[in-house]
Amino acid sequence: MDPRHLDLLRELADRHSVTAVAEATHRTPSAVSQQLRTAQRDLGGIPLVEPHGRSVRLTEAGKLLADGGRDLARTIAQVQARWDAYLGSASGTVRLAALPSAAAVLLPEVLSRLADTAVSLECTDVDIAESEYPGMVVDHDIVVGHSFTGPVPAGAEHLVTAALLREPLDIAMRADHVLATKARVTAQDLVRHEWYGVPLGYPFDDLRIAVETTVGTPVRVVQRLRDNRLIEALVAASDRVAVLPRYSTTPGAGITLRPVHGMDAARWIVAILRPDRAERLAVRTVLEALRAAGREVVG
Amino acid sequence: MDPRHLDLLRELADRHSVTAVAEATHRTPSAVSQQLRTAQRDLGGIPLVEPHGRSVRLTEAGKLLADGGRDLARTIAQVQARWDAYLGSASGTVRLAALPSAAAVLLPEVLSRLADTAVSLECTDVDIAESEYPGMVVDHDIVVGHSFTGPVPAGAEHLVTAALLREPLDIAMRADHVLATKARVTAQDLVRHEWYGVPLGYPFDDLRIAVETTVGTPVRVVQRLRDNRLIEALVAASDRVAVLPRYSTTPGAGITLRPVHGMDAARWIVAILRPDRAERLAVRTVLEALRAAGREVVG
DNA sequence: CATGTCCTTGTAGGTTGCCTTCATGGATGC
DNA sequence: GCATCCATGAAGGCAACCTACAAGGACATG
Repeated sequence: MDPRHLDLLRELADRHSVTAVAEATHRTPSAVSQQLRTAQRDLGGIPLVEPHGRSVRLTEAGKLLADGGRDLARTIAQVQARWDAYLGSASGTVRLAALPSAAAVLLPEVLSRLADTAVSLECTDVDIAESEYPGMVVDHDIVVGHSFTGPVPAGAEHLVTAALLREPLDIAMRADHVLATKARVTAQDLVRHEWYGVPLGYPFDDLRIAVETTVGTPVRVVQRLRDNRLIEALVAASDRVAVLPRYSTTPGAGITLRPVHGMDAARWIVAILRPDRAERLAVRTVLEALRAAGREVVG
Repeated sequence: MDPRHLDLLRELADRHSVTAVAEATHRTPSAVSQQLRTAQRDLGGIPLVEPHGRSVRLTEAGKLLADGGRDLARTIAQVQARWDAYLGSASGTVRLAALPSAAAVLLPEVLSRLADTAVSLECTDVDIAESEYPGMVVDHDIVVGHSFTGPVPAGAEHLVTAALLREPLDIAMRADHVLATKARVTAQDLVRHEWYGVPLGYPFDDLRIAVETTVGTPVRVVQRLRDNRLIEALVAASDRVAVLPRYSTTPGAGITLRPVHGMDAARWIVAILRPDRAERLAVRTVLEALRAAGREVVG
């Protein structure tokens, strides 16, 4: 029961291919393949992987040992955490992947909070679908994304999750827009104006659908775009409105945000982590900074 | 945080010397010393061991990591246990160290129960003081000893313990001894006869002291011997009495046992195990056989 | 106080295990 | 059917680990 073998199977369970494991561990596929063979031999010759298409997949036996590899990774991470605590300071590099709009809100505060620690943050911005976030934890210590269903995104059941921020979705308009005089706009107001929307199926679009359902009339979506900064610029230069998240939208750039009366649309900015990675003191430090930054934004 | 380094420190915490670790792991002391050095380097140069007499001992930092090594060993043992369960059968060798008198009572039943399993039992008989039993778990999976203070022997606080049997201490006498006609003997009866005792300080001697305290008269101890078989033989060939454990004493060899009225002296036959070793399916199988054998003896 | 023993540690050198390179073969998609 | 992707195998290099040997410090014993 060699820890290295368990770790190899854990990686293979996460990455689904010998080549991917090889890249992640800075080895050649051949080396990984050989290690797999010796692992199989040492463990009594029970097949641990089986061909699947042109790749491989774990057998039941392999999955069982991969689970053991997860336990092992977690235990080692706990020891590491106690060791870091003993040394008195969190240290090391934390790899963070974050949704750009969430990062824009949280990261400045996070970085200033980490400035006087030995933790170095290696940040990547990723713009992918909600369902893909759990897959990102394989290569990053913390993944910050958004969830429209609740504080725990889909597919993160076996992961550690932390809700950082609940960000309401508002209606953005030009600062001198006719609706800007009201504290909150109604669904009725909104069907009278043209919209900049997002592609069909994007979560922001749910608010448009809710407005249409309430009024019974479709709204006029003149463009379907993805980038919020672009939408801001267009909104600022027209009479059209758009759905934009409250805290991520640049204030004072000719844009005004107004909540929709009677609607409680919001997105959750959440962090998700692998259980073993969540044990590391440096990771917990960054996570705490993210939480604090979230509180700062709301308060 | 290399598992090998943690394991090394765990061994060192258990065995207290580089040489002992080297013997246990089939290496030379030089190899162990070098591994220690690289472990120290990899972990940031914090001293993990310090000279102590002509040996070494762990620093606080070293102890912390050794504890981590224990956690690690336990996690790996849990994985091994699940693996064994998946394969459907406990297998492997279990190293058992047992007090001879306890082994004589339990082992026949244990071996017959294990006969149709793939578990092989490697048994050693050891005759040492109660306080030394916990030290034996370093080299054996299960240590069976006795405890006179209760079902958990001293020094076994961080170990897994299992009470197998509570064995009353009786008075042994020739089968046609004058006291053999009574169902139980009294302290008064006993001071009238000569005794074969055990060396001063041995636990069996507590019963003699209790008898003397009750009556107020010292008993006449004519010999102080250790081996129960020898005492049996002498008792069978004389009018003298001796303290012997109830189940460990050969029945029908011209010897009769009688309890002492009003006294509840007994020894506990207990098994003690290291937490990580206790996870192994084969070990648990043997432990269960020991428990069953204990119940068999009482029932 | 000298001597012997026990333990650790360092150096030099050998061996083993792991990895890379290169080549082969199967599965998939165009 | 061809190109591509992926896994696997054989051969060889290299580094890590270990053994052998020697030296030095601590303790017990005469």
